[in-house]
Amino acid sequence: MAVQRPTAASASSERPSNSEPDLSGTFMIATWNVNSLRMRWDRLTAWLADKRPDVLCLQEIKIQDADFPALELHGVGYHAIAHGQKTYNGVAILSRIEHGSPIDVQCGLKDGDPDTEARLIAATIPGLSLRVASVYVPNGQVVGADKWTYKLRWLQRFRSYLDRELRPDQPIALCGDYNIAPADHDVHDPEVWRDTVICHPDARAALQTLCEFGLIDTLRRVHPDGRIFTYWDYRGLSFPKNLGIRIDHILATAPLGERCRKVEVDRQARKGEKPSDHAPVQAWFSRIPG
DNA sequence: ATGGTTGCTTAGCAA
Repeated sequence: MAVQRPTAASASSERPSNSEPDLSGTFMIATWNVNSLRMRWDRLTAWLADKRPDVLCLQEIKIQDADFPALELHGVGYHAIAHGQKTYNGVAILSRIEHGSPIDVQCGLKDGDPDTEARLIAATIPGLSLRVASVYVPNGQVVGADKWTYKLRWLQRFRSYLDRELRPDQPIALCGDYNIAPADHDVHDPEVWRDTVICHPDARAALQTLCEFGLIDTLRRVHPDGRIFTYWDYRGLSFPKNLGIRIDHILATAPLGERCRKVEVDRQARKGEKPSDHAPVQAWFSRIPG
């Protein structure tokens, strides 16, 4: 019996688009909604050791600042800053120690409205000449609810924040859980998700307005036609059935986005015991001179 | 069949 061996033709049909890009001289930014830092601590540290991201943005850390394990993260090679609260929400930015201590740290939207929910932290990473934000956009629960109104309002406020605090001609990465699937091919079944808080035209328009600041959806740029997901509900075997949606995004201004070489979702991190319901998104960029 | 899972907090909410 002849053993079927992969040929050059069959190998290329597995990967039709192109060969692996050369990632030498790049740095990697990742974003991961961990759904509780405490519950995900062992997974997180294993992932950091394995992937060694230069920057990692976390969401839903669900931990107060006083309890945030900055020392422990420093022990595994990362500076870490957090904007947290008890029980809900909470965001953080980790950066490799070699890139220097994050500076110009900003928490919240800084627009005078009461900032009762910890959903935004931003900082500059000196060694990468880069500003980074970790973002957790409100889910909105159900269209028409108070939380839905709050989601749309929060997105408006975030756009104002960009206009006020950032410049599209500077290299910036806005990473996080946006709770919005930009297009129908970002959900497993558009009919199931139609007019939900994830896909509603008003939510998509708000994301579009954000991007009109001058932002590139890095994954969609690298994978124009993919059905690539970042979140699968814990219920109903959604992950093994791949009933997912793409709501976690690495958005980049042009000076950064044009340097993007590769983007992928680490589905491995969604497997096994006690995963987050989100998988990490990773993006590689050519180093920025200076 | 009007469910289902997880986390935080302990009965109900949020996702």
